[in-house]
Amino acid sequence: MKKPTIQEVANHAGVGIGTVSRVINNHPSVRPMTRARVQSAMDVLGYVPNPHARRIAGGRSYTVSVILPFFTTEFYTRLLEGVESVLSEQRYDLALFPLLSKRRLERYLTSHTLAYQTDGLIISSYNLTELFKDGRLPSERPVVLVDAKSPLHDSVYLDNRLGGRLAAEHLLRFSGTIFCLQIKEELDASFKNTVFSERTQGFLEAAREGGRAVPREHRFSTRFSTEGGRLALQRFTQVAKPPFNIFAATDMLALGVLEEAEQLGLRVGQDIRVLGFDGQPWAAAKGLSTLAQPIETMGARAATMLLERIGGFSGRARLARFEAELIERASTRPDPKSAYLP
Amino acid sequence: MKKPTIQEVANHAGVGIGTVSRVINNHPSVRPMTRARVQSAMDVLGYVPNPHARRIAGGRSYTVSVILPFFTTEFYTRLLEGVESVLSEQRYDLALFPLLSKRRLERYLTSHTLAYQTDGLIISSYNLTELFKDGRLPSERPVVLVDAKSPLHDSVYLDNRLGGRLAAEHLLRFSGTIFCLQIKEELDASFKNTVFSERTQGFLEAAREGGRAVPREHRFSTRFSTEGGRLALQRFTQVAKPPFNIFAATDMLALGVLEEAEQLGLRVGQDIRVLGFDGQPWAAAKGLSTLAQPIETMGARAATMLLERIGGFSGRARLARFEAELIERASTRPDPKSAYLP
DNA sequence: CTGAAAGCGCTTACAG
DNA sequence: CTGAAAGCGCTTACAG
Repeated sequence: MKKPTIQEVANHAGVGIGTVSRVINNHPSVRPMTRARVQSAMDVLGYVPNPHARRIAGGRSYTVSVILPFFTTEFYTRLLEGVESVLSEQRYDLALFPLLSKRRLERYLTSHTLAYQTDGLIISSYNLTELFKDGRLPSERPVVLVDAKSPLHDSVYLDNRLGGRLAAEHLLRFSGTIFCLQIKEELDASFKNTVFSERTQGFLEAAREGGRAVPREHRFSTRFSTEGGRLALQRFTQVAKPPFNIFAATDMLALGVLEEAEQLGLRVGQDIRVLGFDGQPWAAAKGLSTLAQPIETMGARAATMLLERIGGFSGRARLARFEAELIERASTRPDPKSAYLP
Repeated sequence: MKKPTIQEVANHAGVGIGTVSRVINNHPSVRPMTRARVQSAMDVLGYVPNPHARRIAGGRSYTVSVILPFFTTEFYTRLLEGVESVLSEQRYDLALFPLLSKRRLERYLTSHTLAYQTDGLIISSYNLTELFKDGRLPSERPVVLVDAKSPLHDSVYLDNRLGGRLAAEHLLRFSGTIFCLQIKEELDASFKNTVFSERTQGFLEAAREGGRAVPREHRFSTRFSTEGGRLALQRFTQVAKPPFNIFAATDMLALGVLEEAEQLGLRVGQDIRVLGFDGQPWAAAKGLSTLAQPIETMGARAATMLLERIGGFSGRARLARFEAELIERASTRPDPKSAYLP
């Protein structure tokens, strides 16, 4: 009934507890035979190391905090997937802190229990410059930012502006009207996420440069939701005639456009072309073209950088920049019969 | 630089470490004077107990897991607020596990580190009967369900059907057409959340009984989003003339209705009446009438029940039922000049 | 490569 | 009411 301890494993394997510890932690200097004996003892007893004991003996928490908006997007799920993949490899745990307000963030950071519990932080989608006057976290622990940049902390981010430009480059090859579907800015600057506006800025910029500037009435702003995409397409059909070429700042909006297109009887790929952003897993099944972000990779990179800091690395702040990649699918397949500029 | 330990506090206060421990844990048998001395020593040194040491010495994690959907609603924020309020009082921590898939739930529950790390679970919005064949969690730890019921586990829930009936009772007093705005069911049954459909069922039921059955074309289903409410009102204006009396299964949808009403120039309270559900904090500022859930209280109750179980209580599964309360605001204020049935 | 031992910072009976 | 001591289950030098 009671959980077996390292001592029992040691007895069972006929070794000292130090050796068992080495096996658990993959220490190189253990003879293969000894390792095997210990391993089998652990299996037989169903031994699982007690993380709390490890934490006080080791003098650290072996835990990393991840602070992110409490916001439904697959972005965060995938990011965590990436983070966890490298963390678990290093026997590190992850403590999640979804945020809803700045007040709550401050509570997290000053909370003493928390201060004790984690060795470092990954902060996603928050701009520290806006959150704290000096752009520095009130904490001595190492920090890595994701989807945000800071001269003081390691940062992992996607070049969203470039992504937007790539989107324009792709859509501009089609004839018809160009539309831009963007995410409405939040009012609270502390929580303003600029990734979406960077995408649309890049897009609008490149469209203009390409001689197909997008007028105000061909833009639509909405909150993050599928229904926002539906509303947008309704509006677009009121101000122009097909073919429509729509860039959506995120796949979710693009999905709404596709849904509404079906509702309205518009033929995707001919009457209407839709290009999303994010490269969500479900986009493939929907035939949605999209600018894919390597989200899992970005998460893994963030975790790696943080672990390096925790391990003692103290070089200056590093910037890890990633690029979105265009994935062409049915929603923007060139129509052989229509004008297509290669 | 280094964090002070209980030993240093004891030295500073001129007492034994046992006494310091008693003070930290609010043990009654400490003389007030001693307690004060220890307290001031802790303050001076900036002492914060090391939770990991406590965990191995105490033989438990002093942590509770909360498993919930990774879904943006203030419901969960408020629920956690309630949970945390009682947890922190008992010096318990909270570990958050937002779920996106069943696979992930299983990983959580079988993960050995997790098994070690928490003393009990609060599971919100998941029906265990659907998740596990025998309706029982594959775990020996105590479990409390929120927004779900089970004959095997303590459950905390709101009577949503009753709430829907109260909504109908309120709206039926107005003349005009009755509409029902509901949340689309998810396809994956494991993650089906029935709270919204219970609300609309109660509503439709009571409307029918009141002689004002709501036909299909006066209902609208959408995903959870403000824009869904906008789409709905657009639809409603196509099939009927004001005054509209709209029940929205959740405040967020009601907000979209209000936004679109303004867009369309409909006068709230006269041309259109809107009644939400949830009682979100921002509803007051919007003048939105709503059926308020005592969410924080429900969270606190769940935490209390769980702590009782962790403390050894082993009576049979308990059911804590809550009721929604109608809050009348401008969005359904009776118009003195129009027909109002009291 | 491996074992015995010290130590991590607490809680908890056990005496007094 | 309070102190000294054992013990929680690990990690980590330190010898060998």
